[in-house]
Order: sequence, then C-alpha cells, then structure tokens
Amino acid sequence: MKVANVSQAPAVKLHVLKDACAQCSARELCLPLGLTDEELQRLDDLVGSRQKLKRGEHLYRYGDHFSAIYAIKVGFFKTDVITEDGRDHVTGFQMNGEILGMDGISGDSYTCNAIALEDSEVCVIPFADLEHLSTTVPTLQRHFHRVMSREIVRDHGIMMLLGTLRAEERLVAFLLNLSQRYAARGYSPTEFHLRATRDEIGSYLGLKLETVSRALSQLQDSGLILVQQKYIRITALDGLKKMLQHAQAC
Amino acid sequence: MKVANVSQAPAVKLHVLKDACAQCSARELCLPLGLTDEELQRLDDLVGSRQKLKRGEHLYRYGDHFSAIYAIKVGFFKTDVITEDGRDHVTGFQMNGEILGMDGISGDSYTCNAIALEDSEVCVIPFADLEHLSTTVPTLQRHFHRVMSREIVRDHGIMMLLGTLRAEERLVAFLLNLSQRYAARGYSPTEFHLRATRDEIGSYLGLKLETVSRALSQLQDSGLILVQQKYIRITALDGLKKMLQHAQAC
DNA sequence: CGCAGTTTTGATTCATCTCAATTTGTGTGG
DNA sequence: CCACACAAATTGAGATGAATCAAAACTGCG
Repeated sequence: MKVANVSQAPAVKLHVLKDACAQCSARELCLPLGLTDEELQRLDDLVGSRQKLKRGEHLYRYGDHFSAIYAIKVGFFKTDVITEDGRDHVTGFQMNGEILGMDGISGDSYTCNAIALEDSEVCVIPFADLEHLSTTVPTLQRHFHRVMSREIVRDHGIMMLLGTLRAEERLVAFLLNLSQRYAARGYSPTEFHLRATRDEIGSYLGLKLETVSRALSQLQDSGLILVQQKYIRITALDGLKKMLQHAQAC
Repeated sequence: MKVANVSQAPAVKLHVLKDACAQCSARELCLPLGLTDEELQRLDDLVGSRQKLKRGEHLYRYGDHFSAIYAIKVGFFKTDVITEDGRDHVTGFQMNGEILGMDGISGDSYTCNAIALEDSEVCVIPFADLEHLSTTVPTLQRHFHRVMSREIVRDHGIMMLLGTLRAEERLVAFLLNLSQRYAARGYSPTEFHLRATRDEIGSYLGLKLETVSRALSQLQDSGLILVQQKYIRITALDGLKKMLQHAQAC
C-alpha cells in the first residue's frame, strides 16, 4: 500500500516554496550544498512534492518502479532487504538531511524497502529531472556524485564492522555513529532516542536481539552509557571511542 | 563501421586507439554501454592513459588524492580498508570491465587501497573530464549513475551475507557470485582460478582463513565442488544454489 | 633442492545463538 | 482512567559454530 500523501499543484507553489530547499533545515546535508541562490531556486522547482509518512509506513518497496530519490526533511527511516526464504536484513538507518532511494538507479526498480520508523516527511526528487538539471548545474552534479560516493564509503564501513568487530564493539560503533550524526544536526551527541527496536538494530549489526540487549546492559554496567529502553545517554564518550581503538588489538 | 575513421585521428593517437574503448573487450561492462560511435569516440579521447600493474602493486592507496576512476581492462583486484590498529578488511574483488575508485569521489581522496592480485591493466578516467563530458552525453551520465548505484546494491548484498549467513553459506554465495561474473564475461562459470588467498577471502567474508579452508573442504566432501588450491571446479551448480535457498530455513 | 608462504587438518576454547521464562512498556477499549 | 492484551526488552542456562592454537603437508620460487 503505497502512501500518496502528496502536496501538489502548480497553483499552490508559493506556499510550498516557503519550506522548500532554500530554507530547509536539512540543506547543508542534503543535495543543495554550495549552490547559488539562483541554482537553489531551480532545485526548488525540481523538487516536485513533499510526502508525509506515518510510523511504520513504506516510502517504497523492493521491486517498486524507480523514478525518484528522496531527501528526508524530518524523521527516521530504515532500509532492509528480504530474501526469498523470508530472512531480512536491515541495511541502514537514515535521518533527516540524508538521501534515500539511490539503490533504485541501477535497475530502474528499488532493491530494498524503505520504512519510516517515526512520523516523517520527505522531498520527492524526480530522478530524470535531477539528471537533467545537473547537466547545467555542475555544482549539483558534483554534489550528487559525492552523495552517492559517500553512501559507498559508508557501506564499506559497515562491512568492516560486520566482518571484524565483536558484538559489544559493533554496538559501540553503532552508538558512536548515531552520536556523530546527531551532533552534525545540532542535537545532543550524548543523549538520544533509538528509533529502532533491538531486533532491527541486531539485524543491522548482524546480531540477535538478545545479544544487542546484553551488550547494551554490559556497556551500562561498565558505566559508559545509560539505557532506559530506547533512551540512550552516553556518559563516557571517550571511553566508548577507546573501546574501538583497542578493539582486537589485545 | 564501428570505429571512427582512424585516418582522421591525430598521428599520435593511432596506437592508443587500437586498444581504446571502442574495441575494448570490456566495453559492455564498463562505462560506454549504449553510446553511439561518436560518443564512444569522445570517451576514447577522455580516457587519458592506460596503466599496467604487476601482481601485488597498488593502483591507489588510502589517502591518495582522488582525481580519476579506473576501468579494469584485464586483471583482478582487491580493495581493502585498514584501521589505525592495523586490522584490515577486504571490501571487494574486482575483475575486468568493472570500475575502481568511486569511493574517492566523496572526499577527494581514496578511502581504501586497491591492489592488483595478478598482472593487470586499467584505463585511467580523469574524473573531472568524465563529469564534464557527461553533461553533454546524457547516456554516459545515466550509465555512470547506474554503475555507482550498482556498487551500492552490491554492497548491500555483502552486508546481507555478512549479517545473516553461516560460514559455509558465505563461501557458497562467494563462489556463485564469481561464477556468475565469469559467465557474464564468456568464461566458464564452473571452472576458474581464485586469485585471492584463503586469508583474503576470509577477510572479505568475515571469516578466518582456517574456516574458509574447512568450508571449502566440506563443500568438496559433499561433492559440490572440486578444490585444488586456487583452482575451483563447480560440479553441482544447482546444488550450490539450493544451499542458499534453504539457508537458515531449517 | 630447500625454504617461505600457503593451505589443510585436528583439538580446544570462547562468543554468540538458541530456547525459555520473566519483566517492562504500550496501546486499546471498556 | 484503569485493565487487559500484546509487543518489546531483559536475563539465564545450555548448545553450537567459528576462532584460536598448533602442527603437518603442500606449492611455488629462487
């Protein structure tokens, strides 16, 4: 069931513009980085619509026809892939200012599911338009390439994590990554709510949910963090970082 | 009438053109897919040079300034990332017709090492030129985006593998992947040489080299494959595929 | 031919999974 | 607003798959 809560219409453009790219709080993290006002304006025009999603709703599903990428304005998503035999694996968590849907470019259909983990809003960026516009706005083209490349680099980091770290270390890496991303958005780097369940985190980290729970308890017992369900408070950021430095060194 | 008239090309170009994109055996897999002859010619001009590497040599290293991506003409590579404390992790194996270096786009320097596992040759594609050319050749732009996207999708597959499969299943997935890629290049899908050591394969799959060796032996004992050091012969392709279907189902 | 690096194989240990029971939290409807 | 049902999280005990440690066999190269 695809949600089509799409704000639309040329006639309504004016008030749409009001919270469009030019003023979006995510603009430093999203596509438009470094554009001139005029270029930004053209990007505004490009972004066809906004779309709101309630918690649990799919932004797109595996196999859906690809025609757009999405910039998250507000909210939190997960992407996962599912195999024939029903196993699934979370490939990432995305937050505001990040781009979703680039997996769909290669085969004209999405290769994973994107699901909102809280009420969210995204900008719909028709991909054909983006490609077209980027032929005349070099800055945009370059930035888009960087965004895609960053996704590749990030995935390499996760592969590394999955391939070489032990359970507790994976959790630490995960928490530090969230911390850093929240910090980049002006939120507290030491205090946040996990939007994902233990099961989803486990899937992402290649662990069972019980192992995630145990690892969190261990970190709490070590005095590094404070856990209250989904609420996390990092009480020793340096301590966490040290855990990754010395990982496996011993 | 595939190749642009050679007699029109500048004198120096002649010998370069001979093994350039227009006639490269990798052209279907590389960037130029679907270009017109004239566009292909312009891509030929774009590819600044070829570069040969002996086994064990680095194509680029972590931290090197990024200015080009590379199309593998012949050979076999691995990419790996290394952490401060010395652990390393193989993030991929690349063969002819595939692109290396896209990890460098995001930060203007490469984020991993690319190392030839056999004597190899690559085409150097200056990235600024590629971006520039792709503004006037939409087919090229689109194809490049597909190539990057495919890399992302592939990485998701590996994350899935690392997160959900057991040792033997990972090996099977790895062998099937190689098989399929060799098949796509017109080589035998059931008979090939591993270019990587057990240690490198293990790093890629998140396993220790002993485990890789054991898993290979097990698969051989099951009559699915034949192993002689680096030489692999798949004797029951369907059997291997079934192993992945039923993975974890039981 | 011999040496170094690679691979195979075995015995043991250890981390994570699995199974299971309990607690805590959340949302719904009376 | 409370009670109930259901989902999520914690914790424990035992099973298991992969890591580790160790030794032997094989390969290729000088």
